[in-house]
Amino acid sequence: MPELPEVETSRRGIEPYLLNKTIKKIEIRQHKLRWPIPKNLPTLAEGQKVRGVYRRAKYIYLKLDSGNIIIHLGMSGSLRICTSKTPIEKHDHIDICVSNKKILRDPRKFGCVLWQADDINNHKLIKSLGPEPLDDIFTAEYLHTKAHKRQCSIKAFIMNSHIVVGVGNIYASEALFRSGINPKRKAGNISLSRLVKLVNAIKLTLKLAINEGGTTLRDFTGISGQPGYFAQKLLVYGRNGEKCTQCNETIKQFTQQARSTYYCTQCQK
DNA sequence: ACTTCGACCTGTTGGC
DNA sequence: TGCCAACAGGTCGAAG
Repeated sequence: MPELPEVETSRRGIEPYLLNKTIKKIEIRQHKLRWPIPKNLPTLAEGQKVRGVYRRAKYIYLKLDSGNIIIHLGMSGSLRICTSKTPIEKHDHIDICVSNKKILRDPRKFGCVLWQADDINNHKLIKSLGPEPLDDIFTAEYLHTKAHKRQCSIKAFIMNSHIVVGVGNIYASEALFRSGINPKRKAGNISLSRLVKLVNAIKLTLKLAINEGGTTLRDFTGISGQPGYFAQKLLVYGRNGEKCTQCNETIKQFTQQARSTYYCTQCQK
């Protein structure tokens, strides 16, 4: 489900409820997510103050004095703020309780909740990640160097978290459309000037989506259950058979790396 | 070193 | 209306 804008929307949503608050209790109903939630997480975290609510790639982490709680929402996860009266539903796997409760809900269990005792960047899942797309170090020159002689498609390339993080299936199609690049084109076969357009398109698309509270296709919601409004502004994703907003050509869909890609054959070369 | 692909799990959708 | 296959926002890790 969530790509970077949806994760950032979730982070911004929970931050005011958790920052500088003491974790009173952690209640785990379902340990079996993508990786098991550590059995001793309550012992490690209860009684500590939340010093920061951060995001790295699609991971949210809560910085405590003795370590970090790392949360990934997987494909279908969401976080919400609840009170003690909020009914617990089927896929509400873990509560992190301060004065209110924060609940991780994750129907498909592709997400995870983990503990990292020291610097978050030492964590196995995080240390090999590429740069943040909205960071200044993510440039066309960087992409150009990384793409040298790469045979994979440009879409697979920008979705590879070792190259750049946070670009998922929706925003990959959107950014490639905005930069006029055919998703099938080989990554190593794109000029620097076109990569300049691509990098700008990735940054712009993600920023616009964050401003809209993310994209709700079927079930993404912010912490209060509200949808994101960027779905209304998608230019190609999910629009196969419809007209291109720029040239009136019909938007096409095809499968790439077992994921749906949407593009305009006229605008993207 | 790079690329592809299966696996994880549940809910929803669309075609017959 | 009902059933069942196909598909869904992620990404690791094995295999080629």
